[in-house]
Amino acid sequence: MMRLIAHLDMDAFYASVELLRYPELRGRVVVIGGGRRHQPDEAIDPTNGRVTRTFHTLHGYTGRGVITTATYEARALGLHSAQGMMKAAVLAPDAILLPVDFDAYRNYSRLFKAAVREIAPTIEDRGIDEIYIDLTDVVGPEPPSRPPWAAEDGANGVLDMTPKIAEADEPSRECWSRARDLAGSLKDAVRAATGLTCSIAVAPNKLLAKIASELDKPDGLTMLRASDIPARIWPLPARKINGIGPKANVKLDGLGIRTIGELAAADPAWLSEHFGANYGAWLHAVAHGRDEREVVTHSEPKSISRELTFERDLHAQRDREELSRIFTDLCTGVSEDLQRKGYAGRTIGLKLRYDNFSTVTRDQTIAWPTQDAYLIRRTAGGCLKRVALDRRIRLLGVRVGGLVPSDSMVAASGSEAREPTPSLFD
DNA sequence: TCTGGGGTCCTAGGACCC
DNA sequence: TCTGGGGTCCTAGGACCC
Repeated sequence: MMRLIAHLDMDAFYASVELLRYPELRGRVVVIGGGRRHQPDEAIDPTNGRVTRTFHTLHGYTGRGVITTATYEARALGLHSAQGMMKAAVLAPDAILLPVDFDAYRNYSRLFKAAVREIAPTIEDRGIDEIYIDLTDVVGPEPPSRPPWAAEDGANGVLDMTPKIAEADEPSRECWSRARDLAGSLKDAVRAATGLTCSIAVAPNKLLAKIASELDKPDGLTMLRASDIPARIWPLPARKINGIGPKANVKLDGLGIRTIGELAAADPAWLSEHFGANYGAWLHAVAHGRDEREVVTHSEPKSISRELTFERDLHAQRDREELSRIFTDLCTGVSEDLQRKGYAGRTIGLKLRYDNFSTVTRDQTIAWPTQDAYLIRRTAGGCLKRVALDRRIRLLGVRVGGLVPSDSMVAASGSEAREPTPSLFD
């Protein structure tokens, strides 16, 4: 069944929201990230009553923050998301640094999604700044189709009976043109609702739409047919495929495969030998642009977690009190998140990252789902007793999985006596 | 100059049950 | 009293995504 799937991606989302707030920064090198300490200083000029803002720059930044989003001007200097800000400060010390304001971004996220939903209701959330949209039903049915072989009889009147599979698989010119107009309307609606630009691609499936939405960024509109795959998709690096990450990319590179086209040409059996049957078959399929995944309009969370990277690595004994306080705060935070969102879970997990960046996890499943901070703390505390504490620690995390809606929960807690908070890290 | 925080999914072994 | 074979749950780690 032929589908028309769009991928919509907001352009440099967090940074663009900040530029709405601070229009004077438009055109400047700006990065978003780090802690809360980089709020611009505001002063009122007594002579004219105007607000002057002084922004922090990356110059002299110390800490473990990473860039969440960089403006396009910043990207041109080599700054990018997930980059450590210490490193970014070396590349661009004069870059303006703004703190992350998730509440504001969530707000704009709701606005753009609502605007899209007005036009095309079948949307799949892929985080705060992107969505998939199934346009198939919005674009409407194909015009009454002629049998593909009856399209053009030869001048001599001989009927060509060769089935034209490839063409029959493609949308008609009418549908394609309606889909393009629709994508344009979606961009207009998003801009009207938020003042922000986005990039959209329309393609036969999610995989191709996702790749294609990057082709014309920012403020792009890309239409991609299956027949465009060899010319427009195959020359791209394999890493552009959603699901080929850094590790798989290095491995592919070592095997001499750099582009999606080279991946498409690889023998599927050979791919399976190197990557396992599942991933190998998947690599082969996606390189040929095949993807049957539906646009999923509703999903339930599987886990809720909180974690914190410390400003400095902490020692299990010497920093026991601080660790214990952070640990309790994380458990309290997870508990509050569970209650606010209406979930409880049975599997309590602990995550610990050592100073050498190696990470361990421990989890324990309890008899009944909980959202209780104390029970989470006690269970995660038990997990902590099962990990080595002979190295400094840089990150601590707490997770609750196996979620069920809390209104479906049998009330089980409350009768338990509250012991004093167990002593940990000793 | 070491690398955030929130998630999902997959793999693989062992327990346990039928 | 030589060990089959599913199915499901639990646990740990890791890749990947936004």
